[in-house]
Amino acid sequence: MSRYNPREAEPKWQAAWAERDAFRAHGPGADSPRPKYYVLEMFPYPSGRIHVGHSRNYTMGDVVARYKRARGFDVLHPMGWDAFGLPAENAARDRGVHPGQWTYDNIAVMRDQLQRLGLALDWSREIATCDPDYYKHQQAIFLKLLERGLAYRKTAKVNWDPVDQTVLANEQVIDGRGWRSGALVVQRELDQWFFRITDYADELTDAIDGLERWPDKVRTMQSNWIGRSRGAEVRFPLLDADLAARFGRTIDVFTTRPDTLFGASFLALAPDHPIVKALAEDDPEIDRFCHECARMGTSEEEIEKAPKRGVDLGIKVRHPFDENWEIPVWTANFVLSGYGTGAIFGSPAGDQRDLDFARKYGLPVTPVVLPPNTDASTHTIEDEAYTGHGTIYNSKFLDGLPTEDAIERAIEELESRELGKGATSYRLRDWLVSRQRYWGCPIPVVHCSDCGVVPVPHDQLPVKLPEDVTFDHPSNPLERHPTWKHVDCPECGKPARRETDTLDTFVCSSWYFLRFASPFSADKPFEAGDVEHWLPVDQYVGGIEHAILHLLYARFFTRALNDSGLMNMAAGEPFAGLFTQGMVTHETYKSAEGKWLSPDEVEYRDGKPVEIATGRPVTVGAIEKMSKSKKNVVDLDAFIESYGADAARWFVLSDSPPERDVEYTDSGVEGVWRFIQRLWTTVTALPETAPGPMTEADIASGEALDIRRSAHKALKSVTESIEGFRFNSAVAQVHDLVNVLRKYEPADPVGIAAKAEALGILVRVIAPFVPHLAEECWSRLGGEGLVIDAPWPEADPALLVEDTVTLPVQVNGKRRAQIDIAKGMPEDEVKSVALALDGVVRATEGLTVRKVIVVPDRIVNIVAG
RNA sequence: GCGGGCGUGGCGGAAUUGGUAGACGCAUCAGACUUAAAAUCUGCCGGCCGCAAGGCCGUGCCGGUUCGAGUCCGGCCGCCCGCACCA
Repeated sequence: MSRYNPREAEPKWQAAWAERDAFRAHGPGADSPRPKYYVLEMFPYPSGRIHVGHSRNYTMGDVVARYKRARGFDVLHPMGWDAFGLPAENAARDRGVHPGQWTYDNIAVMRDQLQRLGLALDWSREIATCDPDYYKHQQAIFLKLLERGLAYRKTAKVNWDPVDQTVLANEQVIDGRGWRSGALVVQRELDQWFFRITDYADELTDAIDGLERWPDKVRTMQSNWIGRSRGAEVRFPLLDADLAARFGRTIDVFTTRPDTLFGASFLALAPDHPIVKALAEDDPEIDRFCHECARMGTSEEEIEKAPKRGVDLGIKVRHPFDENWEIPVWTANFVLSGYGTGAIFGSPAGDQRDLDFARKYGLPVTPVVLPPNTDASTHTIEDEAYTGHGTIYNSKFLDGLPTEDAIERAIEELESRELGKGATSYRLRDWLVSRQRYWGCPIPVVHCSDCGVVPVPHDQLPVKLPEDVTFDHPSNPLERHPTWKHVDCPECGKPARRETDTLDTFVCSSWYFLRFASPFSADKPFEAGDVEHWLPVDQYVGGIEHAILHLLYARFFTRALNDSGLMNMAAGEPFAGLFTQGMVTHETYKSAEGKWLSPDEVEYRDGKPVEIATGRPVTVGAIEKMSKSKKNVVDLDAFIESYGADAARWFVLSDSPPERDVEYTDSGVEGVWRFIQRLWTTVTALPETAPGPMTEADIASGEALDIRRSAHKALKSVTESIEGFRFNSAVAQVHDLVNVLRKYEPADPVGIAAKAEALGILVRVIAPFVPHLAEECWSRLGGEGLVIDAPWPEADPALLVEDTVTLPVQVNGKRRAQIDIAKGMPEDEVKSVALALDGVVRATEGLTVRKVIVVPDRIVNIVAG
């Protein structure tokens, strides 16, 4: 019996698909009227080689692409390279190879690997973001945003990564450390470029509700990240006329609880608030305090442990609702300059931090919110603030109002006195996009001492990166380049300085999905008609690690480009459906010397892991996601060489639900190999003279009918599983069908025809998962053309319904018997049959039957007591 | 602290509107074929009692709703993820 040989079959079918240009997307203006479907996996960073872990993401997208194609859609399934980034510069430094060379070499290797995986990609649309043909459009987009005021330059306190020698966006700082280097980030005042993402904070929040095909988790994370909170801005008039003259008439404060204004006992300003800074110049105590705060770390732990501290600034403000009420102003270490106005009013009874602070410094504590079902005469605040809602008291005109109403009433009063207004505050900051790195998209402006910031004229784009750069120093090679930055001002012609910052690589990935829809446009980033046709992406597949950064930036970009007139994308949202897939994990190994070992350096001898090269024992570590740093990767080429691409595809989809991690094990892979061979044997067991698989078998009864039923039922459930992104269930259902078919050995023509039909269904159903094996089987079965061109089969409804059904019979909720009945048997009849069953008689002995519940064709429950 | 998710055999997991808990796969064990091994095939496989028929228990814990709960409700416990002195 012949075995299925993927090494022969896979290249053969890949060549057949390529020859037909089978996966080219057609798009607007095509003759075919097929509806569009855009499926996209987050494009890879070309870091070296693809391992089995990476392949899961692409395989999931490919299943969707091939399935939708079989369903008659015009599918756009492109691939490209997120090719700018710091690792290329590190490689340049460590190995003396140019970042561009390193990147393009990696791309060549990885493209080849993806092609061997048999992905149904339209390679004619391939893009690399480091290609001047890509980044020139990005520069044009930048200039458009600059023109619209959505890109701007300002001096700001920014996150500086001392290892990577560059600034980072807030989103790229995790627990006070740089997301790539892991170095503690320091704050620096620098002149930097920003995108005005905060202009869209409201829209980006509101639209989250409409993202119905996104995971709830991601939606929540985005919403929390933007962090919209509604409340009021309150202006506290400064009492000292001198101070008012210096700092403005009022100190402004943001609060979500203006209803608690009558509980105010102090104001607290951030240590780097302008007023505090000014006062610190004359007051050594304030100055010392500010310096201490600046030194304090930003890590979670330090913040948690740091006690509330502050210094009385010695100035006073007036309460907005009471001419005679003076409130002291402090500076405090728990007030953040970056949020709201950098100042708060302390309402100790309703906020734990304010309470801790007030208790420490002996400031008054007046409860103003009465919790529900509490007596005003006995309610007191000791060491625990009441932060909930309730009824307002001790608050003059707000007394008796529920807190929600009091918030509105207080805002009205503030507005009528012109001492405040309703306001919204956000956690989100503007996106810092400039990086002091070489391998990125140059920001296309020139700094002229006379004309200021001057955009590079369109006909001079792209501003190309210079080739002759060195990486012998950690600072920006563009800055150090002897000539590159020296240019004449495009406006006045005088000597000027080219901008040496490049754009954050997340800018490249904020619009690549638009370029995929229109990759052939030479003069424009994209043709509006193309993106309006293809977008939104119907199904986006990627890792959860991009839940905030990339997805938020892309949502912002789509809106900014819409508003800039470059397109008019009705949906507004770039990604209609999002799926965040789990990782492939693997055991980790460490040698006797404590070095990480890759799985192919380790083997088990007598059940004990040893290092093959030395024979010494190996320590097995945690099961973690495959990553280069831990070396627990299985190279895709090596895997394909041994088991084939289909085995890799089938494996990464088996067992675990797609959104969860799946563990790579050798035995699991062996299981996949067995399955592939069994499937092949099942197909080849059918006589070659059997009628083609498209033949409708004319069968009404017996085993042959059961076979047809099994096939049509499996077809229905696999289809539903694919639609619902439950690939592991689809795999199990296919296993089931194969188990049924391989045991069925028909002798007569009717049975053979039924099996042929069932196999024909099976092969078309597995085609999105294991496309090469499916082609080989299709060909063996005598199917017409290629299986990729065969339409998705339709389940025959008549074969999905059984004429008999097995009914479990319960007594008091416990299963005691079962009966086979004709479907749709009248309830009375079911009842009497059920009551006569042996098991039921035994279980009801000595009891009175009180009630019989019959759920038609599902279950019988007899209540007895 | 706030927000989101999860908890089912030795393991990964299935059970989508409440209706036979454990599909499918992996591992282990037993058997067939073989001189032997590999490969392949067959079978058992949640726990306890029983020769068997069968019975009892069982989806993190406690309680509730229901004829019936892995699924719904309330309260705990544990784990994972995100955010965090955010006013």
